[in-house]
Amino acid sequence: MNDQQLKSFIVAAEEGSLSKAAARSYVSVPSFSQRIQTLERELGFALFARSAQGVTLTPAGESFLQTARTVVSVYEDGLARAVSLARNRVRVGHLSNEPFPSFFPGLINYFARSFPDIEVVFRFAAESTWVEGVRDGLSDVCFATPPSDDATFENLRFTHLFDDPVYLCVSPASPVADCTEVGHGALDGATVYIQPDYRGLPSFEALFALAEEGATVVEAEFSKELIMRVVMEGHGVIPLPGQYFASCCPPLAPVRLSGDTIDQGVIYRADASQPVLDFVACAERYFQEEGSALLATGWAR
Amino acid sequence: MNDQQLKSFIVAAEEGSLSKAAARSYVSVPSFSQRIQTLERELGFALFARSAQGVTLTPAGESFLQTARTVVSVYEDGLARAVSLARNRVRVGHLSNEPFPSFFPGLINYFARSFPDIEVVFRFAAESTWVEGVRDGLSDVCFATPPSDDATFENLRFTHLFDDPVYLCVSPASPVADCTEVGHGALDGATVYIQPDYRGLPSFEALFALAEEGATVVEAEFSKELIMRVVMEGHGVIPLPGQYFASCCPPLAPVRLSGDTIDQGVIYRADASQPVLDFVACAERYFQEEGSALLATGWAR
DNA sequence: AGGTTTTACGGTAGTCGTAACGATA
DNA sequence: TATCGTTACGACTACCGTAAAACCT
Repeated sequence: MNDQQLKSFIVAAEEGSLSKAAARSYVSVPSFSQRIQTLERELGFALFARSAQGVTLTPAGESFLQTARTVVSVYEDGLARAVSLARNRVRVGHLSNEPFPSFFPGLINYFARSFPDIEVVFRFAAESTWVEGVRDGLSDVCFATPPSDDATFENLRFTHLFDDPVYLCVSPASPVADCTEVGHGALDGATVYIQPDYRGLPSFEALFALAEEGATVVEAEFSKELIMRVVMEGHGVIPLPGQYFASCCPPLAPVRLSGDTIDQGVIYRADASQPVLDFVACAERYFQEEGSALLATGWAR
Repeated sequence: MNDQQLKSFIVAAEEGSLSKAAARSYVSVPSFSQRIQTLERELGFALFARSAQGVTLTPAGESFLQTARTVVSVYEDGLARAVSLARNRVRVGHLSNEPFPSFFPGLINYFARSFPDIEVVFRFAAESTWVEGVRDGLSDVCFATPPSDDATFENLRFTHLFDDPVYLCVSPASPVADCTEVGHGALDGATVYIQPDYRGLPSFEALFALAEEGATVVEAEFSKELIMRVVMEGHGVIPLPGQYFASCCPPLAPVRLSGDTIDQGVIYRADASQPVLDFVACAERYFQEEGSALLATGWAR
């Protein structure tokens, strides 16, 4: 068994054809056929039934396909983890469909100055939450609010970095657009779009409760399109943590929503490597030194 | 990556020495060294730090060792599962430290006559319960009582085979040794050894409750040594399902404990292959046709 | 005829074992 | 000096690509 055989087998099973799989793998058809034959000989049973239309999995092949997929993914994840250990690498996990928090560039620069030999890599992926990627060893750290449930937080640590104020995404035509700070009362009668993930955050609890006071609360996924609709068409209001407000809404003036701030920090494994601990400590220092200055001058702009 | 490299790496890590690992793998030292070097070159980082005393894992190597172990075990388990599918094989799981139920030989013969092309393989292993081996795909079927918790029984099926009477293992010197059947009252004041696994079985609930009526109830692992002590030294009584009584206690006369019988059957995966379903159906038929005869003539002997 | 998989064959690259070498206690 | 890991080299095996064959629709 080797990884080439397993990957070839997976591709062949997906394509249902050795010639198509060979083309996708950039090798000649006979060589590809030989790989499968060698694998079958080593395993001791046929993976495919051949025909002039292509190949179809045997029952045993179907079972072994699951195994091959698991082996390949375990191997590749483990390899990435080991490489990041060997190379003094910190893998920062981030969801591919969300914007970059506005403090990323400054923090990365600060860290690079302090630890020039440690490499920072961003890992964009589609886990349902960043925390899962860290828990499963796919990333080393992620930026998040402290987790509410203890189950997924097993063997993970949270370090507080800063308290993030909440800003409102509103149309420039809105009467509150010129205010620098408003209270919850300003949202009476408005339509408020809230990211479902924010349920459970103390500073958003009051917002979800607005529904009982005349406001229309809509749970909607965070997206550029939604923000543009709100801004351009004046449909409603989107409350956002300051870090996201800055990267999402550059043309808008920041309207601070008074009330609680959001506890923002980093999540990492309890058995994290030294570079990861260095990264966390450095991030903590960065926000202690410059965080308040960033907040005061309005990093939300 | 190939399995030979991974296994070599695991052996080297276990031995802490390339020469010892090479000897254990029956290859020359240079070849073995080359395998590790090739693997390290492919991975892109060093697995070991070398010295004149041997080799020690680097941090990255330590991380990759876990990956290698997982990959090898996933691969080998998956291979066994696929092979059993390809070869019309039914793998019967059985704990290596427990005796064979007395009906095994008869059932296997019956099945072999009905399905001569299906191979039956016994898998002896040390899962904490047989059910886990079936759930994880390491075995296809196991003989057991119906599971009490639904959590581990997800995607598993249970088929009833027979109702097993409970027999007592007692010293021949005991006053009840000559009885063919006794009630629970005969156990007053006696020391009763019960397998902890039997907790939860309806027919054993009353036995565990005996502790409140003057009997001494000891939870003890089922073993030949325990049975011999009880038999030879007259320490107490061991209630056993009939199938185990016969294989454990050949010199003893069966003393039937009146009361409930034990629901015995087979456990197998909901997505079991045809040979496994054949095996289950055949076992069901076997006990319908011959089970009552076995019971009547005292298979406990 | 156009698609599929397979066999045949020469060249390249990898793997093994023996022998010799370098490093360390 | 004894033990450990590495390098050097010849023999063997495995893999790849080209060319040609066998097969089905």
